[in-house]
Order: sequence, then structure tokens, then C-alpha cells
Amino acid sequence: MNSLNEENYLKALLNLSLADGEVNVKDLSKHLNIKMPSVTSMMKKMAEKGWVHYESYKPLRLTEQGKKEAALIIRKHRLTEMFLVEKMGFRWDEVHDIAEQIEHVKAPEFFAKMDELLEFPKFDPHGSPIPDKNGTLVWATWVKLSECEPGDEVKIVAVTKSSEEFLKFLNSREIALGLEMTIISIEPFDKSMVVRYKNHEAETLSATVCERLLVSK
Amino acid sequence: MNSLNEENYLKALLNLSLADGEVNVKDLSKHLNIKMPSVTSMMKKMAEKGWVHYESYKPLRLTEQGKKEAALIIRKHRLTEMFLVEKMGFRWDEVHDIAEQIEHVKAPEFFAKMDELLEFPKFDPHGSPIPDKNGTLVWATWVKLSECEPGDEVKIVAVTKSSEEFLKFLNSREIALGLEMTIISIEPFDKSMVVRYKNHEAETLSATVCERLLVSK
DNA sequence: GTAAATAGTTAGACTAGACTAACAATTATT
DNA sequence: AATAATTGTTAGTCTAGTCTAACTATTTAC
Ligand SMILES: [Mn+2]
Ligand SMILES: [Mn+2]
Ligand SMILES: [Mn+2]
Ligand SMILES: [Mn+2]
Repeated sequence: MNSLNEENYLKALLNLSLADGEVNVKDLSKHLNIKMPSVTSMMKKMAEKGWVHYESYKPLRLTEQGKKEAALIIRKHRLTEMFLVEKMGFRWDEVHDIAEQIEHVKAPEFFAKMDELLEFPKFDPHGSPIPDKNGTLVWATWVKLSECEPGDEVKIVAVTKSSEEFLKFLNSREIALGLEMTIISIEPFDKSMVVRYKNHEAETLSATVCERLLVSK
Repeated sequence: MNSLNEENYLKALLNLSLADGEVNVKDLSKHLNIKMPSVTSMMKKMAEKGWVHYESYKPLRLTEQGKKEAALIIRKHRLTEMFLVEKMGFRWDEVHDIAEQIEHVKAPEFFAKMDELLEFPKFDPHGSPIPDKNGTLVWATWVKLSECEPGDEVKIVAVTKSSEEFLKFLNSREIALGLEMTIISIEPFDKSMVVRYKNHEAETLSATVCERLLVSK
């Protein structure tokens, strides 16, 4: 049985390894708010368990087993977020911290029931994909808003690095999943975008914001 | 912030102290499946925190503070059980172990929302009272079925010591909360009861069972 | 290519919470 | 009252998981 701490390390490892599958001790340490020596010793333990490939001074990599374990926790997290929003009436900016705790509940029936009541959702309230029961996680091939061109008509499909403050900012601008917008112009010097949607004729979005919005064209 | 372990001790203390408010180290140890020396040392720690009165070789007693903390956890447990049954479609014999985990979630909004969606229930699916937000717990003045007489017409209002096996036994006999039954006779030598209800003309219930069913007349 | 900066590891200490073995107090039995 | 059984405590050990201080390897800068 995996401990709560091990589960948090697994999740962090998967979240940080989306690019090339490699994770630095430093980044993991920062992400978990745990000092580097503690991280090193946990990595040795998790290597014993067959969840990470660990070699001194080399970057960390999850094993296939480790990826699967991690994805199954993320599955519980995202199903919970979806349940909280769809069945309990929470807003998308309220659910992360609650799900952060409930994801550690050991009761397959509980998550199976959520899944069923939600009719087997594929995405969470922030547009992130929900891994399937086997721990298979497919990231859809969305593109960042920041990579689009003036004139493009796009639809918001997901939000990355969705902190509570960021989600509240989006709420305040009436930006939500499914929203369609047109890119009017891009400011060359700071890469901010001016966009049009609904009754917002010319809203300016900073590069930071555009980096975190995923869209389909 | 109270740790998960402390919370389990608190709950056990309250559950075991319903009679005179006193709890033995032995009983607590057995209930929690933790050896006596570990219990003693935790009691010293909890005495420091102001949750129990502890004196060497004397029975344990919760302080007012301790009772309140304990009741608030039991509140979360019972609200959760009710939510699982009423809003998620679990049976009453399936919910205890799940609630046992969710009761430790630190997110007042989450339990407040359950409470609201359930329209502020006063009892859990087993008929046990749900403590209020201030940690006040009132046990209704129900009477045990075992204390009733032949000829009495009673209604089942709660189930105590409701293990999964016991609840499944009740399911198999179609006994549920709200059921009305008439006591036909009591076998003098083993105190078993013969009762009539619904289409059950003469069902025999052992003394063990009758001890655990609470009724109103 | 050496020096400085950064990243990672080792060693050793600490806390929470468990355990066993040995001992002490209390309660029950004769 | 003396003895036996039961209950509770003390002392010391262990594991998981964290930390700081000191050291080492790797990377970056000149
Ligand atoms: Mn989340
Ligand atoms: Mn999410
Ligand atoms: Mn219960
Ligand atoms: Mn209950």
C-alpha cells in the first residue's frame, strides 16, 4: 500500500516530467516544498519499489510502473474535481485543494461510482484529460493561445498551471472552457494579445495568460 | 492542526465513553488495535493539548474541548455516510469504511456543501444522530429492542455497533430503518425474540441482534 | 582550462508514532 | 491478609519522513 507521501512524490514526478520525462531533484524539491536531501532519500526508496530510475547525479525518470501509479492518482484527483463541480455545485476555482486530499482515499468503489454518476468523463473542469482505469494518460494535441496568430478564431479547451488566482482572473474576464474568441492583434514588445469574444470587444491578455490557455482552432 | 492519528484517538475515546464518560487504556488499545504503551504515550500528548484528563492509573476522560473536537469529526463521518447513501446511491452497509477516510479531509466548505445538499440531516443512514456545527451531540432516547415486551409494537429507528456483516444480515431479513414490527414472544432461556413484520410472519432474532436494534414504541 | 556557481549527496539529528520487554500498581480470588 | 491476575507504565528500539551542515560532482563563465 502506497503512503500518502509516496503518492505526492509520484504525482509531482509525473506533473514535472511532461516534456522529456526527466525531472531534476531541484525542481521536485521546489515543487513539493521539501529539501533536496529528503527528496534524494525518498527517490532511493522509490527506486527500490520500482517506481523511479535513480542514478546518482542523473535526472530522475519514472518507470512504467511509476507512471501508471501516478496516473491512477491523477485520475482520482481529476474525477473528484469533476464530481465537485458537476454534482456538488462548486466552481472550478474551488475544487483543487479538496481533490488534493480526496485523491488519497483508498476505495475503488467510491471513484468508480463518481465515474459512473458523471457518465465516464474524459476531461476535468480545467480541460485536463482524465487518465483511464489502466493509468493511460493521453494529452490532447491542443495548442497554446500564445502560439496563435492575429485573425485566428479559437476555442478555449483547457487551462494549464491553473492556480486559484489564475482561475479567478479568468472568471473576472468571463473566460471559461468552450469560449470562442478572435485574435485581433499581438503587441510585439511584450507579446500581449488583444482579443474579442462575447461582449468583450477588445480585451488585452498578457503573455503569461496566453501561455496558460490551450485552444483549438 | 490535528493529525489523522490524533483524530482517530479522539473518535475512539468518544465512542467508548458513552456510558459514564470513562475509558480504560485497555479498551482503547483494543478498539484502535494499538498496543497499550503506545496508547499511554499518546494520552500524555493529548493531555498536553488539553483534550483528555490523564492521571496515571486512572481512567481516561475527554475534556470539554476534546469532546467537541471528537464530535466534529463524527459529524464529518456521519454527514459523509449520509451523502454516500442519499446522493451517490451506496447501500448503508457500504459506506462506513469510505467515510472513515473522508472524515479526515480538512475542507469545511466541502462538508458544509454536503450538509446543504442533504438539507441539514439530523441522523445518519444507521439512525445515529449527526452532531451540529458546534460539536453538540444529543443521543435520542431510544430503547433497545431487547428491552421490549411481547405484544409491543415498535419501529426501528437506529442500529448500534453496525458492522458490515450485521447490516448485511439485516438486509437479508429485510430489516431497515423505519420498519415497524410486533413482538410475538421472547424465548426465556436465550432471550431470543420472535417478531412479525411485513410479510415475515415469525422471524427469530437472537439476543445479540436485539441488543443492537434501537426502537421507538 | 581553471574558477565559480549550481545541483546533488552523505552524515547525523529530530519528531511522530508505533513496538517489545520488563516492571509497578490495582483489582480479584482465595 | 496473601497471592494471583489484570491493567497500566517505563525504558529502550524501530521506521517513515523530515531537517541542517558539510562535502562532492557537474555545469557555466571567463
Ligand atoms: Mn487539480
Ligand atoms: Mn484540474
Ligand atoms: Mn460509520
Ligand atoms: Mn453510521
